[in-house]
Amino acid sequence: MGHSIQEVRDEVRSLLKERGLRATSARIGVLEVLHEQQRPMSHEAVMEQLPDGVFDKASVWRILADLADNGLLLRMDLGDRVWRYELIDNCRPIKDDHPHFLCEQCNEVRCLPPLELRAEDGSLPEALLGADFHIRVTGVCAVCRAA
Amino acid sequence: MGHSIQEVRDEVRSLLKERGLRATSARIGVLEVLHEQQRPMSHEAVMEQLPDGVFDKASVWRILADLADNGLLLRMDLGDRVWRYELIDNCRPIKDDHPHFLCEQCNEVRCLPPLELRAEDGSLPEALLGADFHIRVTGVCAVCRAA
DNA sequence: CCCGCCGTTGCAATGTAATTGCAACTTGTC
DNA sequence: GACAAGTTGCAATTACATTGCAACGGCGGG
Repeated sequence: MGHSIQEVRDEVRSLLKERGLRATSARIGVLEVLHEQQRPMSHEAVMEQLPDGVFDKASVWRILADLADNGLLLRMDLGDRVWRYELIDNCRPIKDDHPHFLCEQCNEVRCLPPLELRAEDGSLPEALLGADFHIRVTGVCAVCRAA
Repeated sequence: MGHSIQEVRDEVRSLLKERGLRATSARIGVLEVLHEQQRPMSHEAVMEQLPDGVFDKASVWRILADLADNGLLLRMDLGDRVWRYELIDNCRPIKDDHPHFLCEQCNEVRCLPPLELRAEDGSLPEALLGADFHIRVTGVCAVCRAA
């Protein structure tokens, strides 16, 4: 946002160092893209933002998976069988683990504020009592519905 | 449930006929399995319940997709990138389109009652206003969490 | 500043779930 | 019972992703 490229680069380097991961150009590139775009991105979307022909497809997949395993990224399947990755940093409106809404028509992902689930009688469904769960929402967004 | 095999077979035949689909042995087999098990099933799970080596893998995939396209089955991706299919019939506790809970540890799917989403202030999030959406829940069920 | 260890990468092969083309075969109908 | 059209079985293909392995390059020590 108000950050210079150099500031972002340094921030990203220290994030990697914290977890004992090497600051390679590929990892820095991926993290810069995710920082810039501020949204959950698919592998394909990340590749499109990276300079052409510089980084290997498989390596970027490995990078995304590794960074997610190390807690730098959230990895999610929003229901269209494509992994999406979201950077956890301090520059976004919703900081915590939060639900997402995927429009099946335009494929846009929108972040949702923390949400609660209630059955019609206001209670939590039995199957979820004592469970550790998170919510995903899919459908058709208002814009696509109007069109 | 209280239905004889013959009753189920006839019910399933008429369901197919209603939509102008032929009552082939493969389709009847698949529908019988789904009727019997009363839960969303993956292609793999359906195959396991069918007699060995009788039906082709690809055909069963086509059957499941076709039946879903014709409104006999619901098709869903619960977040583990595997299609699951659920028979819409009158023999189940929750009849309408309803959300599901997938435990990522034991892979059990549980049907949930109709649910509402609320933000902390009790409202519906902005991104969902005017949208047509449905909810999916994933996580770790109480049983797996205790273990 | 250069060296070397070992974490990472690039490439190609492999995997998994699903889809598709096409000839052969059933099903429902006349 | 025969015929037309819907279905199936098989094999090839796709899309997304993962993995094996040799080569490469960060980064801490000297």
